[in-house]
Amino acid sequence: MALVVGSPEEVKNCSKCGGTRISKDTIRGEIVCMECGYVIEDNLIDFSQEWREFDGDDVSGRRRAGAPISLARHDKGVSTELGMGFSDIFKLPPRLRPKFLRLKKWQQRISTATERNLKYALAELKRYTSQLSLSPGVEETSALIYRRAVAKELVRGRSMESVVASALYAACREHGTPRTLDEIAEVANIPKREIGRTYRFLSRQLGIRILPTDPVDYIPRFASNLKLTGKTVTRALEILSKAKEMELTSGRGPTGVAAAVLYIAAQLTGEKKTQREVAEVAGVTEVTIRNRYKELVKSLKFKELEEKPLVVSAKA
DNA sequence: AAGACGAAAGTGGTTGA
DNA sequence: TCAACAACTTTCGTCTT
Repeated sequence: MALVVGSPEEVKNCSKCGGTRISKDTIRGEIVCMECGYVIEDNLIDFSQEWREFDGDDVSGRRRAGAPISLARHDKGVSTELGMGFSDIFKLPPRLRPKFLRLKKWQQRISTATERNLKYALAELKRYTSQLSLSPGVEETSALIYRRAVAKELVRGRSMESVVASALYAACREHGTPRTLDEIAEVANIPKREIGRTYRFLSRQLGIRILPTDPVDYIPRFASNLKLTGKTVTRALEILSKAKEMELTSGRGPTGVAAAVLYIAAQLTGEKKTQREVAEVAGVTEVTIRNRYKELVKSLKFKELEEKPLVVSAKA
């Protein structure tokens, strides 16, 4: 029950006990009765200003209204249309009519050409990001990349969707919250290889840095999908950093490494997961996990064996 | 019976001539 | 443009729990 309350004075009595000692908890957004503890309202929205007014200049300078500007909107959230319908233009002096009709026509031409595309592209982007539960920041970055691609006419010869998907893929990596090509291909309904190809093309043309993805970035998400505890995650990160020191991660697929490390960590903390389960969330096969697993255990054994009982199912 | 293991053959992508 | 190559996958039979 989201509630909008402008001022706390609106609530004067507890609706449960009728008490008058009412407290507003601005951190948690609740109004609470101090006598019986009843939460009268929650989910409050703070409408107060975060600045103070001292004179007229301050007021006009600081007050603002309207939605924030966003790259993820085709018109950045700010647009004006000349003479909606016909009525407005015909209210003008007849002398000006032809001029405004001409302007309106041009506005529509420009709109149909690029903006309609952009509008559609950004709607697709919105769908992808929400389906993958990605942050608005990632959406913004994707939108920026897509706009740059359009500006450089890189979309020509490629499907718009694949460019959007690639922009998203790049943005995710930039934000350190990578999604696999498989995941993006899934929601965009485009073959994975096409997204990969477009992504490489884009990153070359736009000069986007192409650092290989770090397995670390996948760990928290995979772990949460597997319902693993923080303890296991910590353990996994330790193992991973050791693996990195020993050059066991270079040239290997980052998802496979992340999967194997999680698998091992889960064994060590007793939160057993099957290879099948881990493989599932990481989007790799059990065979790959086994291969990484073998390499890791082989090289880390002596190092880790002295602190904790490492080698897991090798007790046979 | 389910999970783990590993061999062998196949796939898509990169690299270097 | 083509061949060689590494990483990864698919498939399948065997072993372990």
